[in-house]
Amino acid sequence: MLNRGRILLPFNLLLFTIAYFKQRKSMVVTRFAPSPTGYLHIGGLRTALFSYLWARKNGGKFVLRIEDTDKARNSEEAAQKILQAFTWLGLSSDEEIVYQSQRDDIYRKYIQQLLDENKAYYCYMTKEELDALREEQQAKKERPRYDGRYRDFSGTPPKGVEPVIRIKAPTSGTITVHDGIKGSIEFKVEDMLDDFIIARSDGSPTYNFVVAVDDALMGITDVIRGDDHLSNTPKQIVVYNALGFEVPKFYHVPMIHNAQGKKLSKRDGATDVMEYKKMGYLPEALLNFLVRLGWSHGDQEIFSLEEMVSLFDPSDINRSASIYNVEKLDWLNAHYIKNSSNERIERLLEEDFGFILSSHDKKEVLLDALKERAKTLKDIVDMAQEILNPPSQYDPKAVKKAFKADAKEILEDFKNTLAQKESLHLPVDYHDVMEEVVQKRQIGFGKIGQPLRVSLLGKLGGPGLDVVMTVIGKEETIARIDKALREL
RNA sequence: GGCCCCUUCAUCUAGCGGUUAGGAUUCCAGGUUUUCAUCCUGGCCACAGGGGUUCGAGUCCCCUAGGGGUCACCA
Repeated sequence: MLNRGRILLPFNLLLFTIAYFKQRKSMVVTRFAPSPTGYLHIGGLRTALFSYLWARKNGGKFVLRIEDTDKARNSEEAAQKILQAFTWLGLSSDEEIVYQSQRDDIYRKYIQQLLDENKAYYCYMTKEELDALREEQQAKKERPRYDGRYRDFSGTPPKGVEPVIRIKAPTSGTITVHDGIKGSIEFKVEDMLDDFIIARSDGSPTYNFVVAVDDALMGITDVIRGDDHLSNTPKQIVVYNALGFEVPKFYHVPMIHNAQGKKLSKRDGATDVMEYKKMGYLPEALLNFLVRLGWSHGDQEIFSLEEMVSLFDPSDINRSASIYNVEKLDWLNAHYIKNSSNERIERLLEEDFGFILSSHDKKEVLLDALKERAKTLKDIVDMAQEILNPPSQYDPKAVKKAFKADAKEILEDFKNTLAQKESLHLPVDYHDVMEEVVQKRQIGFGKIGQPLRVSLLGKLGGPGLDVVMTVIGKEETIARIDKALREL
């Protein structure tokens, strides 16, 4: 035994080491990097979901980074709102959330490094001069670009100008973005790049610089983001190269468009993810809806989170933009509501809508019936209220249709029959009463159903009357019939 | 305008040289239901246009058209 143990130990260690390096090599780290200028919107959530799924599928990590460097536009409140949305959807960061506003020292250090290595330089051109240059170039129909006048400047800098810092970008050739969705895209340096600013005159670093630095330092291997960033990518590659960082894989996912075919914006109704919670959508419905926008797996429409994780691959993402259309979301939401437990629905109704059902002894009957017919949780609340509260008014059209000549007589009969019954507990018990009256009078079910429906609910349509009566009980049923008999 | 990306039913999409171009949502019809909804069955509806390549093209190439994105000391 001892001998075997001694031989096995190094062998195990070897296996372990191999497994470790194998895992390291294929370790996938993705990120979602919102700027907290408002709420989390649908498009952002989708790229976040894609990133999350890809990391999970590979046993890697998904990290959140808050890009809050623009102090004027960012707010702590907005950051919190975004985090709340993630919590609601059950997506979480695998590591501590990174706030760019707290990483100033890091950016300064790398800017200094580029300065020291002569890969970046101070530029003393004023904003006014820059604007003038731009206008001049545009007048000549040239592409506006910095002319590189301070690139190799060694004279005395002009007085009173706080310089910006520019990076020395390549002046010729091409930069190729290897995109996992769109394929390889070549950008010609001459019509894409100039020595762009990496630090403003107040010393603060700019977006394309910090993104590259952060992604590199956070060990991001796969950048999945909206394709509106595609033309930023060459710039970021310049930064990666200058700093000697390894360039990650990029996946630029097409935008989500509105019905007009334009980029989705606040004006397009509900783009705030948390609005969907307020409207009564289930997180899994929203996630399922979004994962199928631009991505598919054969003919499958319904995906649990586990299935998404195991089936998702960013290379299966479509190359074209998709139009945002909520019809399918309603269908999915209805599906997930139907398949949710009553306990969960009850809890959500209370938490999200303040609608408390816990004390109602027939809540199971009610929820069973309403789950079948609701598109949203809000629907359930509305329908439940229509049942629980006596009708405040009777729909005239329904009255006209339902209250034909003998309606009152039939209702009276039904009421009296019902009054004599004991131990009515289930819908079937009430159904039997209706059946009895129908048999006795030799009439169709509609003859009694229609006027009864109007009496109980004030309108036509709605759940089965046996269910309604079970929920409100015998006394209330009789009371509502009496009221209808009096008023109609 | 320069650069880049995109283009299959109304919408989301399958398709990876040979299919009656499939599924889903919506819509319509029928069935189920006392009613409405659900559910079931069926139906309508698409390869942007034009050239090539090929025995054969939604699939490959080119052009045109249309749409979108991006061009800051914003992110």
